[in-house]
Amino acid sequence: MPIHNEDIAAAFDEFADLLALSGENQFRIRAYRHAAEVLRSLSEPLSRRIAGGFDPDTLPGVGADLAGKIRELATTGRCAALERLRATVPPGLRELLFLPDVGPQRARALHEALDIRSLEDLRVAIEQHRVRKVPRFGVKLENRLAESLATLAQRGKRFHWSVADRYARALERHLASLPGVLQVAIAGSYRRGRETVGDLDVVVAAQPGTDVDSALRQYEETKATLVSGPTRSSVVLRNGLQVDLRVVPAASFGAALYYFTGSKDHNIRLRTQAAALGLKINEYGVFRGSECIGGSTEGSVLATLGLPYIEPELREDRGEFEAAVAGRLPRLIAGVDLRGDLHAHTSATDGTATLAGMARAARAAQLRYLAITDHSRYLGAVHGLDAAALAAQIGQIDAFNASARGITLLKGVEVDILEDGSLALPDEILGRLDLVVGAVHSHFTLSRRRQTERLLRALDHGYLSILAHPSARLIDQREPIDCDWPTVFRAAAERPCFLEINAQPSRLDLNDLMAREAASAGVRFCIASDAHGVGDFELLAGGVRQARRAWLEASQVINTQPLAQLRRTLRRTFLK
DNA sequence: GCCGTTTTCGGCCCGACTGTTTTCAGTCG
Repeated sequence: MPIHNEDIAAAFDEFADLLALSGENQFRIRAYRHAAEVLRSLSEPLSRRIAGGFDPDTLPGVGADLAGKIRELATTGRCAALERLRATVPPGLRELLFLPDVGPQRARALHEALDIRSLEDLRVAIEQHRVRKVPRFGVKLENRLAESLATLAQRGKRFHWSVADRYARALERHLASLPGVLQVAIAGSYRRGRETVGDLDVVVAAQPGTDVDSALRQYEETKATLVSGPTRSSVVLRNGLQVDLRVVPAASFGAALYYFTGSKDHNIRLRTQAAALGLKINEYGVFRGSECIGGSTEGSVLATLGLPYIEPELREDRGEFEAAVAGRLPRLIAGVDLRGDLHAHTSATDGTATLAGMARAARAAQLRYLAITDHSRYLGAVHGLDAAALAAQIGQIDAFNASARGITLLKGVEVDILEDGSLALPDEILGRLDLVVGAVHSHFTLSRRRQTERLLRALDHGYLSILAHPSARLIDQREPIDCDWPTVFRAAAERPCFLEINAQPSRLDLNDLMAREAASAGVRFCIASDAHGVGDFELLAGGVRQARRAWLEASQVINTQPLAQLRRTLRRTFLK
């Protein structure tokens, strides 16, 4: 049973919860939580790195003690200290922390006053109205807890970025139309471009006395109010998405936007660095004593620390401060850098539009070239193309290009990578194409060794140009395939093979961490829509967001190249 | 438990809202 980084991170989170329930020093608790976050940000399995001699003590936030626990967990899957700690806390007590309004202090109070040891105990105690009698509890809190218990299933749900986006834009328009509102921005993980969004963090600059709180609570999509105040409110929308609002004066907008964009770890680093310079940063500005020396814009906040602007997608405490100090922040790719799209389907397979229709839509989306990459026959779920049907499509594309204006179609295919790593179409037909996009659509659960061999063989094929949605994960639906990614990345980097960042909202594959690791191995990428209809080219923006989170620059993405250069880039190792 | 351009010891980001209280602890972001 392999030990994943997530397993170790989860053990540290449990450590933190149990220490909190034991009344431990909060900074000791934070050390465990911080280390858990650091472990989650690693893409390569620690257990293997440790087997290769890597010392976890060199990870940020990991000292001798936690390094020892990491080693123990990575090699044995267990941690003696954690097991000892478990024995001192009732096993069900931790689940109380999953409830809103219940932290370690209240969980302990409930345990000590009423001997509550689980959510079920709590439910019974609430029914008997015993909770309201616990010191510093009361009727209102008891009612809130009853409500939370009833809706516990809702908690922790995250939304695809694209779903959150629809609600974000509508809410932004609603608030911006309010008299007295000067600026509105959606911050948080939405602004950092995370693939899923837990809630919408809204920052509003308004003239004094503007009642933004009421405007939010009376918004047509608002279902319930959680918190209400003149500068801070929280509501839940009808679809379950929580909205947290912050209202500040115009002079504080940049500081508030910075604060609410996060991430939390990034902000803690920022404020710690400010403190070292004798400055204090909060959501109202940067202060030296009582004097405000920055805060109207995000740039003014960073400038007080002598730092250049840090793009929101980088603010995860993954080295962006060190890069900023060293003047090595990347010039992140932008949507306008994309000149074409290298993965799209038509009604010849599972798309909804004709070849000409897709071309028109791509041109309208300002693309200069579009690769038509319908499925090969192997994929059972759709009517894939066999060699003859693909040959017919090649003829259609040649005819289209002969008469088209403003866009060039590239001849391609999305060919299945079979279980053994061979491709599902013969070389004769693949050799007539401008590019071959290979993808895994089956046998997702092969062992790491066999899955790795499969991808390496596909990369070695000679005609394969692009490995599409490499991990094959579907967000919240299907785990990524198990594979020795560093080896695959090295192989791709050594060949004229490129890895896709697939922009479909449920894929976004490669993800940010994997793409960043691949880039450091020398891999180059394409950002592709995998369009199945004429409206899908706008999805490319999501692929660009993911690429930005991976610190990618335009030069690392081949479909930023003009067509002639792209054709040279795609030249194969095997001549046609 | 971690960490060092004040520090190997003594710090560790900062503020709003709620409920239970009559001044503040707890939670959350």
